[in-house]
Amino acid sequence: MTVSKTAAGDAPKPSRPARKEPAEVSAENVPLQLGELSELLGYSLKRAQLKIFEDFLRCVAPLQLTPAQFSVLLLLDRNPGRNQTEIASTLGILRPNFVAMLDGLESRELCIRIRSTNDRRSHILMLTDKGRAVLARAKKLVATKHEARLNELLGPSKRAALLEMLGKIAREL
Amino acid sequence: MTVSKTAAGDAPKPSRPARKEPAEVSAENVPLQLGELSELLGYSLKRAQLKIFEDFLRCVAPLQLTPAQFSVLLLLDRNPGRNQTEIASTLGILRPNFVAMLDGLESRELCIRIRSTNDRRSHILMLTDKGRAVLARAKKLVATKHEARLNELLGPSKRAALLEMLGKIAREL
DNA sequence: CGATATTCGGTATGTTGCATAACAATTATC
DNA sequence: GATAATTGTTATGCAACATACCGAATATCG
Repeated sequence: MTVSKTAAGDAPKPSRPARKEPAEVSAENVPLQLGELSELLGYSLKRAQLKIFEDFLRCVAPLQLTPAQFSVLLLLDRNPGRNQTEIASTLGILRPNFVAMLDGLESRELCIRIRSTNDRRSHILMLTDKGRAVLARAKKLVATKHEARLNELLGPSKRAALLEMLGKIAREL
Repeated sequence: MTVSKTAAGDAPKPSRPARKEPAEVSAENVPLQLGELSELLGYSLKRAQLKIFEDFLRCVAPLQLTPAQFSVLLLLDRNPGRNQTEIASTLGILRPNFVAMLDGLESRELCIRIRSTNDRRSHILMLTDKGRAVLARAKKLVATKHEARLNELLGPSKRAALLEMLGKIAREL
């Protein structure tokens, strides 16, 4: 059987003149053939990435954090005393685009910019207490909801294998 | 050992007045710690996806095709006689955004819109001969350059496993 | 030392991808 | 035949991403 949606109420098609196409019965619900598309790594990669970001946003919604913001908080926590250029470049964010992002985080009092005394051009970035608290809660949500779901979907060993391959691609391609 | 980059030429730091920080020797080239970031699937996924799209664009540059355009051509080839809504929705493209995309492809004479006779609202999409030729050349470039590189990086079996996991995430998450 | 080049954060700006509302034409529904 | 739904389209807004440029501060080198 092909038709599964459109539910009950099937038109029984008792006696029809069939003006043009007899296959018109189920409204041509034939799904498209992906063809070579399902063999394209980039295609699956993009679609999977969108799904995962979507799920991330859902799981961490109570804290109003995007994946990018979460990654910044994580990096600030692990690397205190760094400036904007260092944080941005490690995340692949261009400095100009990082400004507005920091403005957002700083206006929510999750982090602060401190003018460095060694080099008065640069701003040292620091998590605030509130930032650390939000990060802790976010970590918990990500672990128990987001990553847990992926673990359940793939299994721990496959998930690890996936992570390793993605890292390899990101690093060595 | 932690430090592995920065290679040879280690400054032995013999006798330095060390005006401020003795660690200033190698210009503080200490790379940032990714921390939990490297365990975040979404993070690696995004970065890998960017790299792969980048490589795709490079490999198929002579034909001036983006991944999205390539996927449209592939889909049109496999599914002749479909309209814009069907093609767009299978690719996860919203109809309004699909218009400009088709304008681009049609202006390059890679495909054409044909007013359907059954339903004069919809446009049937068809590849032109030029479109089929470009698609054939693109397929070859993708196979011999892009996917070949990934095969060489991951190995065929791991590549297949990766593709399967990504598909599962895209479908079931 | 001082002139030049470089780096830092920041602004301005443009492009692209992605999402929603609305519309005319056409078709389906009742 | 009146109403609702669908198709392609336009307009529009937002977010991500990229480049050029600026002033301030620092580094480099003659």
